[in-house]
Amino acid sequence: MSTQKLNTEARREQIARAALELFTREGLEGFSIAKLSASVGLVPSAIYRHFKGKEEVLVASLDVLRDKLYGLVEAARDESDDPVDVLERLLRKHARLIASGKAAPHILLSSDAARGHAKRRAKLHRIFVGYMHRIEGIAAEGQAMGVIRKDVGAETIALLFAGMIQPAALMMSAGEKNFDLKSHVNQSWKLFHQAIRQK
Amino acid sequence: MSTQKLNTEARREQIARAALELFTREGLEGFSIAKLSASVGLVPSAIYRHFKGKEEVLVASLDVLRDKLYGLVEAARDESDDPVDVLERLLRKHARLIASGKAAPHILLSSDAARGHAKRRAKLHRIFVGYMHRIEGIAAEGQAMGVIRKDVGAETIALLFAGMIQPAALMMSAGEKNFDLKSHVNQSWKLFHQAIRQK
DNA sequence: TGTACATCAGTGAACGCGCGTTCACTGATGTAC
DNA sequence: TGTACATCAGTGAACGCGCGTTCACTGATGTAC
Repeated sequence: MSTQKLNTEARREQIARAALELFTREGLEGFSIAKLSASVGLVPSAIYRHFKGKEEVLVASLDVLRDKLYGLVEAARDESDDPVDVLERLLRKHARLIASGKAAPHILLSSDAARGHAKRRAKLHRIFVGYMHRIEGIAAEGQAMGVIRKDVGAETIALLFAGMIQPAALMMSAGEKNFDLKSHVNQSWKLFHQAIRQK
Repeated sequence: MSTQKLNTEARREQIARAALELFTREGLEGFSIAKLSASVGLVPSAIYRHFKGKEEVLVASLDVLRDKLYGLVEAARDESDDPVDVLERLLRKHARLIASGKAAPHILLSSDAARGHAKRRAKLHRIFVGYMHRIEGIAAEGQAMGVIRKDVGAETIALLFAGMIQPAALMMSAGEKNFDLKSHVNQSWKLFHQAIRQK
């Protein structure tokens, strides 16, 4: 194997991204240093040049996930001033990310991400809560502006928003071949939109 | 360890139930023959008196899950003739089962259940689809009776129904101490109900 | 009812395997002169 | 610009460990007489 050398900063980044992809695809159970190193064209022991161990790789992959995830929210907010519109854009960005298979935010909501070492769990929890707060924030703005109903908590709206995506994400990852993600998103949004709008 | 002997039929049942509980609590990653056997007061090798191997235990635990899950639907249907009411009852039964921690149907929707041997995957898939079809069936009845709106597919309604529960189930299993499941269910149902009802 | 025997659930030692990790090494890359 | 050297990313053999699984055994349970 004639692998080109990279400085450790670039490798760390590359490995963390590959780790997220592997974790997304195979879950915690199927995640191994052997598979990870192979996916970046290295030998298993080479990983230890850049990380202390498996756990540190997993933690680093969460940073990548966080950036992608919060990046979606920021991008959606940049594109519109109407909170309802922002939510719709965020939903569609989510769907696109899931479809790409590179990093499915739904692993945040999946139970196998919630187990494991305390530090990683805590980090994951922070990311999840931070994400939920951002959605809550959008919802609360909508309520303040009078475009989203006020008789249901912003937290509930955020959870239901997450709930729109997660079963769909599972259908995709379960390899449901004839599942039409796009049409599911369209219909879910229609339902969700009418459920939350101020009448 | 002075373990009382049981006939293999009774043990199989006991082991399968314990397996589901263990799987629900620890996921596929944390599921081991050692932990399983300990939870029923046996030595690891004793499991092999009743099952060919780990895989067969997992498959058997899915039978238990299926029975519990479909049992909820039947119970809900028995209690009411109004489809909307049936859905609400089903949601609350779900929540209760999740809260019990004995068998969380949400593992069906969790990604680590979706990986593994082909036969188990296929079985899980059948259970999931069967469950979704049952919910779809209830929704379709409601549409036919004119109590649920007809301009959104019954399949979408079923997925959104699942989406009400799953993020909540994660909050519970992530050990979100001050998460109020009951109030989440109440608020989610209010939203969902108003979203689907025929106006 | 009591004894002799067959059955079979449970035991514990032993195995092979895959995995995460360590470590002495190699040899390419970049720097000092 | 060219040579000598230090650095450090990548290698491959070896390890210890936990896990799923096997197997010869033990001894309690239930049955035949």
